[in-house]
Amino acid sequence: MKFYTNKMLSNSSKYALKAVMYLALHTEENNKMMVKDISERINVPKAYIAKLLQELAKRKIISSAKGPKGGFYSSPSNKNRTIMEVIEVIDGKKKMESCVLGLEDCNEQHPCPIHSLIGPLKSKMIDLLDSKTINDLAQDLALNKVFLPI
Amino acid sequence: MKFYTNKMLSNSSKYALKAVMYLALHTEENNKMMVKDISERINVPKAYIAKLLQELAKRKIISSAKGPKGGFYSSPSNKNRTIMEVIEVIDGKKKMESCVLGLEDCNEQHPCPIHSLIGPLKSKMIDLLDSKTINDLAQDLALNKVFLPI
DNA sequence: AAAAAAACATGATATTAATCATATAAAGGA
DNA sequence: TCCTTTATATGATTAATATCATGTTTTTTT
Repeated sequence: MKFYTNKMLSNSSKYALKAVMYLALHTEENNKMMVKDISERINVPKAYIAKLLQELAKRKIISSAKGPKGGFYSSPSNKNRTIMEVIEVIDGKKKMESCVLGLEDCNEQHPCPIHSLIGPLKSKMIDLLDSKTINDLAQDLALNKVFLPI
Repeated sequence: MKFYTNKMLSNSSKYALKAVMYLALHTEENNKMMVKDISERINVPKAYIAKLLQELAKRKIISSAKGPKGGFYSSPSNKNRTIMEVIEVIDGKKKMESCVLGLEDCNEQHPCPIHSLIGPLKSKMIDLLDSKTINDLAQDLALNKVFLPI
């Protein structure tokens, strides 16, 4: 058995986050980018990222325009969506919320051992992802505080 | 799309942890338990948990004995293994360690936005899982500080 | 209008993880 | 020693996720 990737997020939501970040940094309403180019820049297969971009656009995490000169872009209001919203659009809600052991009857008042151990940290993670907007991270990137090593 | 379980751990390692905890609480060398009974108690399909128990026994996370009066049990030295070791036996190493976005070139010195955001909390989680032994959690269970709502 | 360029919608295939099944080997009791 | 009991080894099947492919619709340009 060999696993080398962290599974807190699905591949799909990882790709989605990369694309969303990339668009937030490099596009705007009069500077759109086509699937083909996005795919190359963020290094994700075209057909795969296309599907995700469509879903993200439908849910207003990014914007899109059809036809010549069309493409995807990130509007100011798009950038106000949170990181958790990006994840939820792709992976669905509750994914990160349930008990780490998947136990139905585990909760704060009646916690399983693992819950008691890492529950508080998990809550903090969720709070962070809930409070940070795409724009927040884009700013960090613009200031070279972090990088997008695609 | 619908996902209701937290995927930080695979189903397999969740089941393994349940079994390990159960055995730590309810068995010892002269009080073994058969697959069939373990399966019923922790509510995991027999054939599935059997395979996991075999792997755990091979890697000395639990103990086993064949033949009549045989079964699985948890010895004192088994109980000194850490929670992370249980996870690693089943899910493989590094699973929890890599970048949340799965980016090759992301690290402490050159972090991606998400890494920078939740990396410290993830490190704390890993430290906890590394430092807690099966015995530690079994004690918490014995003292009714936590529960095993199987 | 008509043609071309793009996203949109839908579904097919491939890969991986989860689940199940069974034949083999070891241990203990008659 | 032989039969029963139990874990062990191995592999088959099913389900979920990831990946790819293609026809349809909308928009712009000529």
